Amino acid sequence: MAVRGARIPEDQVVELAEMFQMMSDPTRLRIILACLDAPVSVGDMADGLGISASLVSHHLRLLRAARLLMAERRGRQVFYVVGDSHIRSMLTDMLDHVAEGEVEAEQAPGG
Amino acid sequence: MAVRGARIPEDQVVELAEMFQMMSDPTRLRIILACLDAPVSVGDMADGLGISASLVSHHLRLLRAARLLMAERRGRQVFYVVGDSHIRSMLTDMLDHVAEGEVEAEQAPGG
DNA sequence: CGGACGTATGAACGTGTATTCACGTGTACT
DNA sequence: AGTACACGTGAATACACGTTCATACGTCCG
Repeated sequence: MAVRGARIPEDQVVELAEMFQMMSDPTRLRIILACLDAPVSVGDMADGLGISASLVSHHLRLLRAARLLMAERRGRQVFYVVGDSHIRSMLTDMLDHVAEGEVEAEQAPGG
Repeated sequence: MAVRGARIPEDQVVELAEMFQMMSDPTRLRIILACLDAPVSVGDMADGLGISASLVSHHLRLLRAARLLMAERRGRQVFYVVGDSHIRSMLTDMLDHVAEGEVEAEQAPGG
C-alpha cells in the first residue's frame, strides 16, 4: 500500500472535503462542539456562543444538510445533537490534538 | 459537564477550524492524501492529480504553513509528506468513514 | 383568534479563496 | 557559462462563503 491517495475515488474525496468544510468555520465548529454530547436548543447555542439565533440557524441548516447534526423538536424549541459517532470521536481526538499544543512528533520508542 | 463545546478555549477552536479548512478543499485534500504514506514530488502530484504544478505549489505553501506537510529536497525535486501522525490516522479513519457510505445511522422508520 | 416566543428563510453585502497566467529562483548537466 | 528542468511566487479574476437585516413560519398561552 504505497501511495494511498492516488487510489481513492474522487467522489469520496469530495464528500470528505465537504465534511471538513463544515468544520472549517470557527462559528460552525463551535456549534458542532456545543451539541457534541447532548442536545442543545438553538436559543441556548446563540446565547452561549454570543451570536444571533439567525446565524446559528443558518449554520444549523448546513449542518443538517451534511448529516452532521440531527434535529429534535420539543415544543416550540428545537434541539440539535451530533448524530454521527465517527464525527464525535474524531472531534474528540482532534481536540486532544490541539490541546496538546505544538508537541512535536511523538515517535513510538522501541518500535 | 454537559455541553462540552462551551468549555473549549476559542483559540483551540480557531486552530482546529484552520486545520479543517486546509482539508476542506478537494484539490488540497487530494494533495494531502497523495503524500499520506510516502513522500511525493511536486511534479508527480501535479501529473497524478491532473492539475498544474503551479496550483500544487500554491496549495503546498498553505499546507506547509499549517504544518500539515513537510518538505524534503532531493536534488532538483522537492518531496512532500504528511508530517503529523494524528492527521494521518484521522484521515485514514475518515476515509474509512466515507468508504462505508451511508449504510450507517439508518434511523428512518420502515426504511 | 390574537399575541408572544422561538426558529427558519431569503436577499444583500463584504471578505476570503481557488485558480490561472506570467515570471522569477535555484539546481543539474553539458 | 549556458541551457533545460523543477519548483516557487506574484498579480488578477471569478466564485463562494459568512454575516446581518428584515421577515415569515410554527407553536404555546389566554
